[in-house]
Amino acid sequence: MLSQKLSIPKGTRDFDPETVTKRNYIIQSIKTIFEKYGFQPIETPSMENLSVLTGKYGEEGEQLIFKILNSGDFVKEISLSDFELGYKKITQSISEKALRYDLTVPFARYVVMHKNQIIFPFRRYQIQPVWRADRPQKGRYREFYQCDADVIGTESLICEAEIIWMINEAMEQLGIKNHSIKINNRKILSSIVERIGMPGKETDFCVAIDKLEKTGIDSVISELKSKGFTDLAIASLFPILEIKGTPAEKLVALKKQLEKSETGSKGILEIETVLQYVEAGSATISNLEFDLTLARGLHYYTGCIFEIKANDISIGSIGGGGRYDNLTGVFGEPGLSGVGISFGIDRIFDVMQELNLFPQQFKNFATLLICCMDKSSENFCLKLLYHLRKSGINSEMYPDIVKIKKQLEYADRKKIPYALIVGTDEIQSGLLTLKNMQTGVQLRLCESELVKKINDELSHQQI
RNA sequence: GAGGGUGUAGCUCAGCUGGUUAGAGCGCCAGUUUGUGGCACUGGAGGCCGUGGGUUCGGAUCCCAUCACUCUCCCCA
Repeated sequence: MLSQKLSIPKGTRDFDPETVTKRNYIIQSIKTIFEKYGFQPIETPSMENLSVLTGKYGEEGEQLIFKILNSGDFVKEISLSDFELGYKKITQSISEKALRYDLTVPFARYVVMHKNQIIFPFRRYQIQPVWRADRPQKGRYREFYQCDADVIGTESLICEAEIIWMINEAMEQLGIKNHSIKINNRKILSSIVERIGMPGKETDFCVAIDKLEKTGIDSVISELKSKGFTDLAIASLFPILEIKGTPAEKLVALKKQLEKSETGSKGILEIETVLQYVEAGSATISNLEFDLTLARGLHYYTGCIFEIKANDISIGSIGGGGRYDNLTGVFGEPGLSGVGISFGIDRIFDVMQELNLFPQQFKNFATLLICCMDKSSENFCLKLLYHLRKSGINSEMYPDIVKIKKQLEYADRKKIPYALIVGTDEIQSGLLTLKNMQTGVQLRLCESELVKKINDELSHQQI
Protein backbone atom coordinates (compact mmCIF):
# COMPACT_ATOMS: atom_id res chain seq x y z
CA MET A 1 0.00 0.00 0.00
CA LEU A 2 1.25 3.46 -0.80
CA SER A 3 1.98 5.83 1.99
CA GLN A 4 -1.14 7.90 1.50
CA LYS A 5 -4.72 7.26 0.64
CA LEU A 6 -5.42 9.49 -2.30
CA SER A 7 -8.90 10.51 -3.28
CA ILE A 8 -10.82 13.03 -5.30
CA PRO A 9 -13.77 15.10 -4.08
CA LYS A 10 -17.04 13.32 -3.74
CA GLY A 11 -19.12 13.30 -6.90
CA THR A 12 -16.15 14.00 -9.19
CA ARG A 13 -14.48 11.46 -11.43
CA ASP A 14 -11.24 10.71 -13.23
CA PHE A 15 -11.72 9.66 -16.83
CA ASP A 16 -9.47 7.06 -18.42
CA PRO A 17 -8.51 7.24 -22.11
CA GLU A 18 -11.30 4.95 -23.22
CA THR A 19 -13.92 6.91 -21.31
CA VAL A 20 -12.72 10.24 -22.64
CA THR A 21 -12.83 8.86 -26.16
CA LYS A 22 -16.40 7.73 -25.66
CA ARG A 23 -17.42 11.04 -24.13
CA ASN A 24 -15.84 12.88 -27.03
CA TYR A 25 -17.87 10.71 -29.37
CA ILE A 26 -21.08 11.84 -27.67
CA ILE A 27 -20.01 15.47 -27.59
CA GLN A 28 -18.91 15.38 -31.21
CA SER A 29 -22.20 13.82 -32.30
CA ILE A 30 -24.28 16.44 -30.55
CA LYS A 31 -22.02 19.27 -31.63
CA THR A 32 -22.35 18.20 -35.25
CA ILE A 33 -26.13 18.28 -34.99
CA PHE A 34 -26.13 21.70 -33.30
CA GLU A 35 -23.97 23.09 -36.05
CA LYS A 36 -26.12 21.51 -38.71
CA TYR A 37 -28.98 23.60 -37.31
CA GLY A 38 -26.92 26.75 -37.44
CA PHE A 39 -26.01 27.10 -33.79
CA GLN A 40 -22.71 28.76 -32.95
CA PRO A 41 -20.47 27.90 -30.03
CA ILE A 42 -19.69 30.18 -27.11
CA GLU A 43 -17.89 29.57 -23.86
CA THR A 44 -18.15 31.37 -20.56
CA PRO A 45 -15.87 31.24 -17.51
CA SER A 46 -16.13 28.39 -15.03
CA MET A 47 -16.76 30.95 -12.34
CA GLU A 48 -19.24 33.79 -12.28
CA ASN A 49 -19.69 36.63 -9.86
CA LEU A 50 -21.85 35.21 -7.13
CA SER A 51 -24.44 37.93 -7.63
CA VAL A 52 -25.02 36.72 -11.20
CA LEU A 53 -26.07 33.32 -9.92
CA THR A 54 -28.00 34.13 -6.76
CA GLY A 55 -31.73 34.43 -6.95
CA LYS A 56 -32.00 32.44 -10.18
CA TYR A 57 -32.48 28.86 -9.07
CA GLY A 58 -34.89 29.03 -6.17
CA GLU A 59 -33.96 28.33 -2.61
CA GLU A 60 -33.12 24.67 -3.13
CA GLY A 61 -30.90 25.39 -6.08
CA GLU A 62 -29.19 28.23 -4.33
CA GLN A 63 -27.97 25.87 -1.61
CA LEU A 64 -26.27 23.78 -4.27
CA ILE A 65 -24.07 26.54 -5.69
CA PHE A 66 -20.36 25.94 -5.10
CA LYS A 67 -18.97 29.16 -3.74
CA ILE A 68 -15.37 30.21 -4.04
CA LEU A 69 -13.62 31.58 -1.01
CA ASN A 70 -12.08 35.00 -1.55
CA SER A 71 -8.33 35.07 -1.78
CA GLY A 72 -6.20 36.72 0.84
CA ASP A 73 -7.28 37.65 4.32
CA PHE A 74 -11.01 37.27 3.90
CA VAL A 75 -11.56 37.39 7.65
CA LYS A 76 -10.56 40.98 8.19
CA GLU A 77 -13.79 42.36 6.73
CA ILE A 78 -15.97 40.35 9.10
CA SER A 79 -17.04 41.85 12.37
CA LEU A 80 -18.33 39.92 15.35
CA SER A 81 -21.78 41.30 14.79
CA ASP A 82 -21.80 39.77 11.32
CA PHE A 83 -21.61 36.35 12.92
CA GLU A 84 -24.86 37.00 14.71
CA LEU A 85 -26.56 37.65 11.38
CA GLY A 86 -25.85 34.09 10.29
CA TYR A 87 -23.99 32.35 7.50
CA LYS A 88 -25.74 34.12 4.64
CA LYS A 89 -24.40 37.47 5.72
CA ILE A 90 -20.92 36.02 6.23
CA THR A 91 -21.04 34.33 2.84
CA GLN A 92 -21.51 37.67 1.17
CA SER A 93 -18.35 39.02 2.68
CA ILE A 94 -16.07 36.02 2.23
CA SER A 95 -17.20 34.81 -1.21
CA GLU A 96 -17.89 36.89 -4.25
CA LYS A 97 -17.42 34.22 -6.94
CA ALA A 98 -19.01 30.85 -7.56
CA LEU A 99 -18.75 27.95 -10.00
CA ARG A 100 -21.45 27.98 -12.62
CA TYR A 101 -24.53 25.96 -11.77
CA ASP A 102 -25.88 25.65 -15.28
CA LEU A 103 -25.24 27.14 -18.71
CA THR A 104 -28.48 29.06 -19.15
CA VAL A 105 -27.95 31.80 -16.59
CA PRO A 106 -24.38 32.53 -17.71
CA PHE A 107 -25.76 32.63 -21.25
CA ALA A 108 -28.36 35.22 -20.23
CA ARG A 109 -25.58 37.26 -18.66
CA TYR A 110 -23.55 36.89 -21.84
CA VAL A 111 -26.44 38.06 -24.02
CA VAL A 112 -26.99 41.18 -21.96
CA MET A 113 -23.30 42.03 -21.84
CA HIS A 114 -22.78 41.51 -25.57
CA LYS A 115 -26.16 42.55 -26.91
CA ASN A 116 -24.67 45.10 -29.26
CA GLN A 117 -22.52 42.64 -31.14
CA ILE A 118 -24.92 39.71 -31.14
CA ILE A 119 -26.92 39.01 -34.27
CA PHE A 120 -30.48 38.26 -33.18
CA PRO A 121 -32.19 35.83 -33.16
CA PHE A 122 -29.07 34.37 -31.59
CA ARG A 123 -28.53 30.65 -31.93
CA ARG A 124 -25.80 29.53 -29.59
CA TYR A 125 -24.60 26.24 -28.23
CA GLN A 126 -22.36 25.68 -25.27
CA ILE A 127 -20.73 22.49 -24.01
CA GLN A 128 -19.02 22.95 -20.67
CA PRO A 129 -18.97 21.47 -17.19
CA VAL A 130 -21.23 22.75 -14.43
CA TRP A 131 -20.98 22.15 -10.68
CA ARG A 132 -23.58 21.43 -8.05
CA ALA A 133 -22.96 20.80 -4.36
CA ASP A 134 -25.50 18.03 -4.47
CA ARG A 135 -25.37 14.72 -2.73
CA PRO A 136 -24.07 12.29 -5.33
CA GLN A 137 -25.91 9.11 -6.23
CA LYS A 138 -26.59 7.08 -9.33
CA GLY A 139 -26.53 9.34 -12.37
CA ARG A 140 -25.89 12.38 -10.20
CA TYR A 141 -22.52 14.04 -10.01
CA ARG A 142 -21.14 17.22 -8.53
CA GLU A 143 -19.22 18.01 -11.68
CA PHE A 144 -20.86 17.19 -14.98
CA TYR A 145 -21.21 18.45 -18.52
CA GLN A 146 -24.18 20.12 -20.07
CA CYS A 147 -24.68 20.53 -23.80
CA ASP A 148 -26.99 23.46 -24.32
CA ALA A 149 -28.47 24.95 -27.46
CA ASP A 150 -30.69 28.02 -27.20
CA VAL A 151 -32.28 30.49 -29.57
CA ILE A 152 -32.84 33.87 -28.02
CA GLY A 153 -34.58 36.92 -29.45
CA THR A 154 -37.60 35.34 -31.11
CA GLU A 155 -40.95 34.02 -29.95
CA SER A 156 -41.38 31.84 -33.00
CA LEU A 157 -42.55 28.35 -32.18
CA ILE A 158 -40.53 27.12 -35.14
CA CYS A 159 -37.64 27.06 -32.68
CA GLU A 160 -39.51 24.62 -30.46
CA ALA A 161 -40.11 22.40 -33.47
CA GLU A 162 -36.45 22.54 -34.42
CA ILE A 163 -35.45 21.57 -30.92
CA ILE A 164 -37.64 18.49 -31.16
CA TRP A 165 -35.99 17.59 -34.44
CA MET A 166 -32.58 18.00 -32.89
CA ILE A 167 -33.44 15.80 -29.94
CA ASN A 168 -34.79 13.19 -32.30
CA GLU A 169 -31.68 13.34 -34.44
CA ALA A 170 -29.38 13.13 -31.46
CA MET A 171 -31.10 10.08 -30.06
CA GLU A 172 -31.01 8.44 -33.46
CA GLN A 173 -27.34 9.25 -33.97
CA LEU A 174 -26.37 7.89 -30.55
CA GLY A 175 -28.50 4.79 -30.96
CA ILE A 176 -30.78 5.42 -27.98
CA LYS A 177 -33.82 3.99 -29.68
CA ASN A 178 -36.17 3.46 -26.79
CA HIS A 179 -36.59 6.99 -25.57
CA SER A 180 -39.42 9.47 -25.03
CA ILE A 181 -39.45 13.12 -25.93
CA LYS A 182 -42.00 14.70 -23.66
CA ILE A 183 -43.55 18.06 -24.26
CA ASN A 184 -45.88 20.17 -22.18
CA ASN A 185 -46.57 23.85 -21.67
CA ARG A 186 -46.27 25.91 -18.54
CA LYS A 187 -49.26 28.01 -19.55
CA ILE A 188 -51.41 24.91 -19.51
CA LEU A 189 -50.14 24.02 -16.08
CA SER A 190 -50.87 27.50 -14.71
CA SER A 191 -54.35 27.48 -16.12
CA ILE A 192 -54.98 24.11 -14.50
CA VAL A 193 -53.91 25.54 -11.18
CA GLU A 194 -56.21 28.47 -11.81
CA ARG A 195 -59.08 26.25 -12.80
CA ILE A 196 -58.96 24.10 -9.72
CA GLY A 197 -59.08 27.26 -7.65
CA MET A 198 -55.53 27.36 -6.34
CA PRO A 199 -53.92 30.32 -8.06
CA GLY A 200 -50.43 31.20 -6.89
CA LYS A 201 -49.70 27.58 -6.03
CA GLU A 202 -48.07 26.83 -9.35
CA THR A 203 -44.67 25.85 -8.05
CA ASP A 204 -46.07 23.46 -5.47
CA PHE A 205 -48.34 22.02 -8.10
CA CYS A 206 -45.56 21.54 -10.62
CA VAL A 207 -43.23 19.91 -8.13
CA ALA A 208 -45.93 17.48 -7.04
CA ILE A 209 -47.38 16.63 -10.41
CA ASP A 210 -43.97 16.01 -11.90
CA LYS A 211 -43.68 12.91 -9.74
CA LEU A 212 -46.91 11.33 -10.89
CA GLU A 213 -45.26 8.80 -13.14
CA LYS A 214 -42.59 7.94 -10.65
CA THR A 215 -44.40 7.74 -7.32
CA GLY A 216 -48.04 7.25 -8.31
CA ILE A 217 -51.25 9.12 -7.83
CA ASP A 218 -51.63 8.54 -4.10
CA SER A 219 -48.36 10.09 -3.08
CA VAL A 220 -49.02 13.05 -5.38
CA ILE A 221 -52.39 13.59 -3.70
CA SER A 222 -50.88 13.47 -0.25
CA GLU A 223 -48.14 15.87 -1.29
CA LEU A 224 -50.70 18.29 -2.72
CA LYS A 225 -52.72 18.06 0.48
CA SER A 226 -49.68 18.80 2.57
CA LYS A 227 -49.08 21.89 0.45
CA GLY A 228 -52.56 23.17 1.24
CA PHE A 229 -54.53 22.01 -1.77
CA THR A 230 -58.19 21.45 -0.83
CA ASP A 231 -59.98 18.17 -1.43
CA LEU A 232 -62.23 19.96 -3.88
CA ALA A 233 -59.25 21.24 -5.84
CA ILE A 234 -57.68 17.81 -5.95
CA ALA A 235 -60.95 16.20 -7.01
CA SER A 236 -61.41 18.66 -9.84
CA LEU A 237 -57.94 17.77 -11.03
CA PHE A 238 -58.80 14.20 -11.95
CA PRO A 239 -60.79 14.79 -15.13
CA ILE A 240 -57.79 16.64 -16.49
CA LEU A 241 -55.15 14.14 -15.49
CA GLU A 242 -57.16 11.25 -16.81
CA ILE A 243 -57.02 12.57 -20.34
CA LYS A 244 -55.32 9.94 -22.48
CA GLY A 245 -54.52 9.19 -26.09
CA THR A 246 -52.41 10.58 -28.89
CA PRO A 247 -51.19 14.17 -28.61
CA ALA A 248 -54.01 15.29 -30.90
CA GLU A 249 -56.67 13.48 -28.89
CA LYS A 250 -55.35 14.88 -25.66
CA LEU A 251 -55.46 18.39 -27.04
CA VAL A 252 -59.11 18.06 -28.05
CA ALA A 253 -60.11 16.82 -24.62
CA LEU A 254 -58.02 19.41 -22.84
CA LYS A 255 -59.50 22.21 -24.85
CA LYS A 256 -62.92 21.44 -23.42
CA GLN A 257 -61.56 21.53 -19.90
CA LEU A 258 -59.69 24.77 -20.28
CA GLU A 259 -61.76 26.64 -22.84
CA LYS A 260 -62.59 29.45 -20.42
CA SER A 261 -58.99 30.15 -19.58
CA GLU A 262 -57.18 32.57 -21.82
CA THR A 263 -53.78 31.34 -20.65
CA GLY A 264 -54.78 27.72 -21.03
CA SER A 265 -56.05 28.22 -24.56
CA LYS A 266 -52.87 29.98 -25.46
CA GLY A 267 -50.80 27.12 -24.11
CA ILE A 268 -52.84 24.60 -26.05
CA LEU A 269 -52.48 26.62 -29.23
CA GLU A 270 -48.74 26.74 -28.70
CA ILE A 271 -48.51 22.98 -28.41
CA GLU A 272 -50.73 22.53 -31.45
CA THR A 273 -48.61 24.90 -33.47
CA VAL A 274 -45.39 23.19 -32.44
CA LEU A 275 -46.75 19.78 -33.35
CA GLN A 276 -47.93 21.13 -36.67
CA TYR A 277 -44.50 22.63 -37.39
CA VAL A 278 -42.75 19.41 -36.41
CA GLU A 279 -44.82 17.48 -38.91
CA ALA A 280 -44.56 20.14 -41.59
CA GLY A 281 -40.82 19.69 -41.70
CA SER A 282 -40.52 15.97 -41.25
CA ALA A 283 -42.54 12.84 -40.78
CA THR A 284 -44.31 12.30 -37.47
CA ILE A 285 -41.91 11.73 -34.61
CA SER A 286 -43.29 8.64 -32.94
CA ASN A 287 -41.41 9.10 -29.67
CA LEU A 288 -42.96 12.50 -29.08
CA GLU A 289 -45.45 12.54 -26.22
CA PHE A 290 -47.66 15.31 -24.95
CA ASP A 291 -47.42 14.73 -21.22
CA LEU A 292 -49.62 16.85 -18.96
CA THR A 293 -47.68 15.81 -15.89
CA LEU A 294 -44.36 17.06 -17.20
CA ALA A 295 -43.54 20.13 -15.14
CA ARG A 296 -39.76 20.55 -14.73
CA GLY A 297 -38.31 22.29 -11.76
CA LEU A 298 -36.68 25.40 -13.09
CA HIS A 299 -39.05 28.22 -12.44
CA TYR A 300 -38.04 30.47 -15.32
CA TYR A 301 -39.88 28.45 -17.95
CA THR A 302 -43.00 30.14 -19.27
CA GLY A 303 -44.08 28.27 -22.40
CA CYS A 304 -43.30 24.89 -23.90
CA ILE A 305 -41.17 22.54 -21.81
CA PHE A 306 -39.34 19.40 -22.91
CA GLU A 307 -37.78 16.40 -21.35
CA ILE A 308 -35.90 13.42 -22.77
CA LYS A 309 -36.05 10.06 -21.06
CA ALA A 310 -34.23 6.86 -21.84
CA ASN A 311 -36.88 4.26 -21.19
CA ASP A 312 -34.55 1.29 -20.67
CA ILE A 313 -32.53 2.78 -17.84
CA SER A 314 -33.78 4.29 -14.64
CA ILE A 315 -31.59 7.34 -14.40
CA GLY A 316 -33.84 10.41 -14.47
CA SER A 317 -34.00 12.58 -17.54
CA ILE A 318 -31.09 12.73 -19.96
CA GLY A 319 -32.01 16.17 -21.16
CA GLY A 320 -34.58 18.88 -20.93
CA GLY A 321 -35.42 22.43 -21.72
CA GLY A 322 -38.09 24.91 -22.50
CA ARG A 323 -39.07 28.46 -23.32
CA TYR A 324 -38.38 31.34 -21.01
CA ASP A 325 -39.89 34.71 -21.83
CA ASN A 326 -37.83 36.93 -19.68
CA LEU A 327 -34.60 35.35 -18.60
CA THR A 328 -32.51 38.40 -19.35
CA GLY A 329 -34.95 40.63 -17.48
CA VAL A 330 -33.14 40.01 -14.20
CA PHE A 331 -30.02 41.45 -15.83
CA GLY A 332 -31.82 44.58 -16.95
CA GLU A 333 -32.78 43.57 -20.47
CA PRO A 334 -36.48 42.69 -20.59
CA GLY A 335 -38.43 41.46 -23.57
CA LEU A 336 -36.05 38.86 -24.96
CA SER A 337 -37.71 35.50 -25.34
CA GLY A 338 -35.68 32.34 -25.70
CA VAL A 339 -36.00 28.62 -25.91
CA GLY A 340 -33.39 25.97 -25.34
CA ILE A 341 -32.45 22.39 -24.79
CA SER A 342 -29.84 20.84 -22.56
CA PHE A 343 -28.40 17.36 -23.00
CA GLY A 344 -26.88 15.75 -19.93
CA ILE A 345 -23.99 13.94 -21.49
CA ASP A 346 -22.84 12.20 -18.34
CA ARG A 347 -26.21 10.51 -18.07
CA ILE A 348 -26.26 9.82 -21.79
CA PHE A 349 -22.88 8.19 -21.28
CA ASP A 350 -24.21 6.00 -18.48
CA VAL A 351 -27.19 4.98 -20.59
CA MET A 352 -25.03 4.14 -23.61
CA GLN A 353 -22.57 2.26 -21.46
CA GLU A 354 -25.30 0.14 -19.89
CA LEU A 355 -26.95 -0.54 -23.22
CA ASN A 356 -23.60 -1.19 -24.91
CA LEU A 357 -24.20 1.40 -27.61
CA PHE A 358 -20.64 2.61 -28.15
CA PRO A 359 -18.89 1.61 -31.37
CA GLN A 360 -16.25 -1.03 -30.71
CA GLN A 361 -13.21 0.42 -32.48
CA PHE A 362 -12.57 2.98 -29.78
CA LYS A 363 -9.86 1.13 -27.98
CA ASN A 364 -6.85 1.65 -30.18
CA PHE A 365 -5.24 4.98 -30.77
CA ALA A 366 -2.03 3.99 -32.48
CA THR A 367 -2.30 1.75 -35.52
CA LEU A 368 1.24 0.50 -35.42
CA LEU A 369 3.96 -0.14 -32.88
CA ILE A 370 7.58 -0.22 -33.93
CA CYS A 371 9.41 -2.87 -31.95
CA CYS A 372 13.04 -1.93 -32.05
CA MET A 373 15.36 -4.86 -31.34
CA ASP A 374 18.64 -3.25 -30.40
CA LYS A 375 20.35 0.02 -29.72
CA SER A 376 22.03 0.13 -33.14
CA SER A 377 18.65 0.02 -34.90
CA GLU A 378 17.19 2.99 -33.04
CA ASN A 379 18.05 5.68 -35.54
CA PHE A 380 16.71 3.61 -38.40
CA CYS A 381 13.48 3.08 -36.45
CA LEU A 382 13.13 6.77 -35.67
CA LYS A 383 13.39 7.66 -39.32
CA LEU A 384 10.80 5.02 -40.12
CA LEU A 385 8.55 6.37 -37.38
CA TYR A 386 8.77 9.83 -38.89
CA HIS A 387 7.86 8.54 -42.35
CA LEU A 388 4.96 6.44 -41.11
CA ARG A 389 3.46 9.37 -39.24
CA LYS A 390 3.94 11.59 -42.24
CA SER A 391 2.04 9.01 -44.29
CA GLY A 392 -0.87 9.36 -41.93
CA ILE A 393 -0.40 6.16 -39.96
CA ASN A 394 -0.77 6.67 -36.21
CA SER A 395 2.40 5.10 -34.90
CA GLU A 396 4.45 4.77 -31.82
CA MET A 397 7.78 3.19 -31.07
CA TYR A 398 8.53 1.32 -27.90
CA PRO A 399 10.95 3.69 -26.22
CA ASP A 400 13.18 1.16 -24.44
CA ILE A 401 15.27 -1.66 -25.76
CA VAL A 402 13.58 -4.59 -24.08
CA LYS A 403 12.73 -8.12 -25.08
CA ILE A 404 10.42 -8.41 -28.05
CA LYS A 405 8.06 -10.41 -25.90
CA LYS A 406 7.51 -7.40 -23.76
CA GLN A 407 7.02 -5.09 -26.74
CA LEU A 408 4.44 -7.37 -28.35
CA GLU A 409 2.66 -7.72 -25.08
CA TYR A 410 2.47 -3.96 -24.92
CA ALA A 411 0.93 -3.83 -28.41
CA ASP A 412 -1.48 -6.56 -27.47
CA ARG A 413 -2.66 -4.88 -24.30
CA LYS A 414 -3.11 -1.54 -26.01
CA LYS A 415 -4.97 -3.25 -28.85
CA ILE A 416 -2.57 -1.84 -31.42
CA PRO A 417 -3.41 -3.81 -34.57
CA TYR A 418 0.09 -3.92 -36.15
CA ALA A 419 3.56 -4.48 -34.82
CA LEU A 420 6.59 -3.72 -36.95
CA ILE A 421 9.65 -5.65 -35.90
CA VAL A 422 12.93 -3.99 -36.81
CA GLY A 423 16.38 -5.40 -36.08
CA THR A 424 19.67 -5.86 -37.90
CA ASP A 425 18.14 -8.49 -40.24
CA GLU A 426 15.50 -6.08 -41.43
CA ILE A 427 17.86 -3.18 -41.81
CA GLN A 428 20.33 -5.23 -43.86
CA SER A 429 17.72 -6.77 -46.15
CA GLY A 430 15.51 -3.67 -46.33
CA LEU A 431 12.54 -5.94 -45.71
CA LEU A 432 10.64 -5.08 -42.56
CA THR A 433 8.65 -7.59 -40.52
CA LEU A 434 5.01 -6.56 -40.20
CA LYS A 435 2.90 -8.57 -37.80
CA ASN A 436 -0.87 -8.43 -37.77
CA MET A 437 -1.67 -8.71 -34.08
CA GLN A 438 -5.13 -10.04 -34.62
CA THR A 439 -4.32 -12.87 -37.01
CA GLY A 440 -0.71 -13.39 -36.04
CA VAL A 441 0.30 -13.36 -39.71
CA GLN A 442 3.72 -11.89 -40.48
CA LEU A 443 4.92 -10.40 -43.75
CA ARG A 444 8.28 -9.14 -44.98
CA LEU A 445 7.80 -5.84 -46.82
CA CYS A 446 9.77 -2.86 -47.93
CA GLU A 447 8.74 0.52 -46.54
CA SER A 448 6.53 1.67 -49.44
CA GLU A 449 4.68 -1.66 -49.53
CA LEU A 450 4.19 -1.40 -45.81
CA VAL A 451 2.34 1.91 -45.95
CA LYS A 452 0.19 0.69 -48.80
CA LYS A 453 -0.60 -2.58 -47.05
CA ILE A 454 -1.74 -0.91 -43.83
CA ASN A 455 -3.82 1.70 -45.56
CA ASP A 456 -5.47 -1.00 -47.69
CA GLU A 457 -6.32 -3.21 -44.75
CA LEU A 458 -7.60 -0.31 -42.66
CA SER A 459 -9.89 0.98 -45.37
CA HIS A 460 -11.29 -2.53 -45.80
CA GLN A 461 -11.98 -2.81 -42.10
CA GLN A 462 -13.83 0.44 -41.97
CA ILE A 463 -16.26 -0.59 -44.69
C1' G B 1 -31.85 18.03 5.09
C1' A B 2 -33.99 12.46 6.26
C1' G B 3 -33.12 7.20 6.01
C1' G B 4 -30.64 2.37 4.56
C1' G B 5 -26.04 -0.50 3.09
C1' U B 6 -20.77 -1.46 2.86
C1' G B 7 -15.42 -0.95 4.51
C1' U B 8 -10.48 -7.71 4.45
C1' A B 9 -4.50 -8.21 -1.36
C1' G B 10 -4.20 -3.68 -7.22
C1' C B 11 -9.77 -5.34 -8.42
C1' U B 12 -14.26 -8.48 -7.08
C1' C B 13 -15.21 -10.81 -2.80
C1' A B 14 -15.17 -15.44 1.01
C1' G B 15 -13.92 -15.80 6.07
C1' C B 16 -20.48 -19.31 9.92
C1' U B 17 -22.30 -18.65 16.04
C1' G B 18 -14.69 -15.16 18.73
C1' G B 19 -9.38 -19.76 18.68
C1' U B 20 -3.03 -20.17 16.81
C1' U B 21 1.06 -18.91 10.16
C1' A B 22 -6.08 -14.40 7.07
C1' G B 23 -8.08 -17.12 1.93
C1' A B 24 -10.11 -17.58 -3.41
C1' G B 25 -10.74 -15.79 -8.40
C1' C B 26 -8.93 -12.18 -11.54
C1' G B 27 -4.75 -8.89 -12.13
C1' C B 28 0.66 -8.09 -11.41
C1' C B 29 5.98 -9.97 -11.71
C1' A B 30 9.33 -14.00 -13.25
C1' G B 31 10.17 -18.56 -15.82
C1' U B 32 8.86 -22.70 -19.47
C1' U B 33 10.32 -19.61 -25.12
C1' U B 34 18.38 -15.76 -25.67
C1' G B 35 13.78 -12.26 -32.29
C1' U B 36 7.38 -13.20 -31.30
C1' G B 37 1.75 -11.20 -27.67
C1' G B 38 -3.08 -13.82 -26.59
C1' C B 39 -3.57 -19.92 -24.51
C1' A B 40 -1.48 -23.36 -20.98
C1' C B 41 1.71 -24.85 -16.95
C1' U B 42 5.22 -23.59 -12.76
C1' G B 43 6.86 -20.27 -9.18
C1' G B 44 6.71 -15.38 -6.68
C1' A B 45 5.53 -10.62 -4.63
C1' G B 46 1.57 -8.18 -2.28
C1' G B 47 -2.85 -7.30 3.77
C1' C B 48 -1.61 -2.32 10.99
C1' C B 49 -8.90 -6.91 8.03
C1' G B 50 -11.01 1.84 7.23
C1' U B 51 -9.57 4.41 12.11
C1' G B 52 -9.96 4.87 17.58
C1' G B 53 -11.70 2.77 21.91
C1' G B 54 -14.27 -1.27 24.76
C1' U B 55 -15.57 -6.56 26.30
C1' U B 56 -12.27 -11.03 26.47
C1' C B 57 -7.02 -15.44 28.21
C1' G B 58 -7.71 -14.38 22.91
C1' G B 59 -11.20 -9.74 18.09
C1' A B 60 -11.16 -9.53 10.78
C1' U B 61 -15.32 -11.74 13.64
C1' C B 62 -19.02 -9.08 19.37
C1' C B 63 -20.17 -3.71 21.39
C1' C B 64 -19.54 1.76 21.01
C1' A B 65 -17.67 5.88 18.49
C1' U B 66 -15.58 8.03 14.20
C1' C B 67 -14.28 8.57 9.13
C1' A B 68 -14.87 7.14 4.09
C1' C B 69 -17.61 5.22 0.20
C1' U B 70 -22.38 3.84 -1.76
C1' C B 71 -27.76 3.72 -2.45
C1' U B 72 -32.81 5.72 -1.63
C1' C B 73 -35.97 10.09 -0.54
C1' C B 74 -36.00 15.56 -1.42
C1' C B 75 -34.33 18.11 -5.85
C1' C B 76 -32.15 17.79 -10.44
C1' A B 77 -28.93 16.69 -15.97
